[in-house]
Amino acid sequence: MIRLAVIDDDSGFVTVLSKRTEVIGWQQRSLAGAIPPEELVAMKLNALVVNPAVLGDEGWAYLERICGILPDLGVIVCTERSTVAQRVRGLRLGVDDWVGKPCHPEEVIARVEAVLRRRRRARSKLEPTPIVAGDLEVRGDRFQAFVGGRSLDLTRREFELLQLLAESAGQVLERDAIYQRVWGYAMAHGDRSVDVFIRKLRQKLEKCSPGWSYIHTHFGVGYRFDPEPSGGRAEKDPLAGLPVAEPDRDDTRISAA
Amino acid sequence: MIRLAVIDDDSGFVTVLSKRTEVIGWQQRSLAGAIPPEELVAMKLNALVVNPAVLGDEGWAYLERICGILPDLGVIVCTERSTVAQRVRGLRLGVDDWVGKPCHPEEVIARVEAVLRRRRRARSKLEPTPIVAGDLEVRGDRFQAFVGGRSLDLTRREFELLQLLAESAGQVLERDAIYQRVWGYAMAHGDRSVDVFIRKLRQKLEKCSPGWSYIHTHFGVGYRFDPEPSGGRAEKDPLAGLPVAEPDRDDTRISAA
DNA sequence: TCAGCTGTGAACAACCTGTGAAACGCCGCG
DNA sequence: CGCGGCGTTTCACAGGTTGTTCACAGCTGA
Repeated sequence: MIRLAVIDDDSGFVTVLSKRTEVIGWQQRSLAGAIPPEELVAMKLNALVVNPAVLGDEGWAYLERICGILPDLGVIVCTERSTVAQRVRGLRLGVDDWVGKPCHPEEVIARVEAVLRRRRRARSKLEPTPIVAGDLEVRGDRFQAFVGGRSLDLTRREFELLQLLAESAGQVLERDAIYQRVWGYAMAHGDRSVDVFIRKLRQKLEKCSPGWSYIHTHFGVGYRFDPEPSGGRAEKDPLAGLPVAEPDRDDTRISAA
Repeated sequence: MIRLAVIDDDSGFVTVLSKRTEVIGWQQRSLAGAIPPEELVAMKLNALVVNPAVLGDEGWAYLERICGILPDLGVIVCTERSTVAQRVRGLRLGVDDWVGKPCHPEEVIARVEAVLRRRRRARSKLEPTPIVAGDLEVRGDRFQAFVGGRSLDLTRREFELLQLLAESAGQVLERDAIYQRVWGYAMAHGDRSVDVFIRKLRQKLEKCSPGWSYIHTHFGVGYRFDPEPSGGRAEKDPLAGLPVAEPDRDDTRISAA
């Protein structure tokens, strides 16, 4: 299933397109104009069809920002008239495809698919769906994580949180960003949900895979996923002891199944 | 550098395109018609621009086979007339983009780039270029600085301060400016917070990377980040001597053992 | 030499996180 | 319709970490 947003004021085009996308089971959202990038993030879109004419003068800057913030979002421009220079500029900015109007909805759909297919290929090469880290196996296809074949019995939110962390293994994620991407909207000040779910995850992880510590707290910042064999002792040893020749990039091992 | 092949009998288009690609440093190969897929594989192409008109009746089957064998190859169709149905079919088959002729070579190039962008962006996303200075490595994705792989164990504020300094290495930053950018609001008169954090940073830097002096005081002005091998004793502030017209950043490479 | 600036150490308040438990909303079931 | 089970959110508290402030000593430059 594909989540698509359309920014255009051409109501005929939008409705015809949405009829078609509905038939093939896509989720489509229609927007009147530019909306804050954070909201776009929250919508968890796969692709965006946009008519730059409705974006106003700042259209290009806006699109550039979007493409920068959401490198995984497929962006298809669909507009009336355009010059070669405009098209070239747009494509260089980060737009994935450019269709001229009038255009057939079916072609737009095919182009969206082509753009997303390309992206999936690129991603699937880097992240073959099951992520393996430490004793853990996070399987997006089952909405579950496993240790030695046994399910951790995660709820939906727990799983999404773990998946997000595991995908960005090694880097510190701030609470706001986590909340934004898992819950889908901005975190209210003082919300402790993330912390609570981190605890639940840690409990289940500890229960099914003792001997490993997966989620590390970064005080005042957020959390970092990094499987470490917490071999019982000598865990918090910043520098007193040994050089701990951390092999540079500690690669969360990703195994192609 | 991009390796591109063009299958078209429109010699004018091909030569104009090849002139342009040559300028920007791409390797272009022109083919008269369909060639065995194995040969295409051997050419290690990044992208293929093809006019299906020269492929004959088996054109679609050929393209489908190509797309199947070489999922990493970007395929751009460039043809005279086409119907919506043809374009949709082509895009569904695995073609990445479709341009109508006549078309400007610059647009073709921009579209090839757009098609190939995903892969390399996904790759570059994994290496968000940490700042390297002296023995030090400042990694924004971890909110930490490292020396030889060992963390300095910086707090959030310490890290943000160090990051700011390291980003603007070489130039003197005034306290007001530092406070403004790290704390986010104007510094109250007489606030010593910056000084205190500079001290904390110097302590941790000295502990983890002796032999280097990173942060220099400019009396009455502010601080300047500039890694210098403080060769043991003689460090009576060499700035009396010369403005240190350092050519660039001499990045002592950090190699994790 | 002096006034002003900076380094230093320590004390304190503010803030952050871990944790347990209660409250809430949503379903399916009797 | 009420009832329990489940998952999520909120709350309050404890303990630890961090940020801020202060006083004093040392240093700088005129």
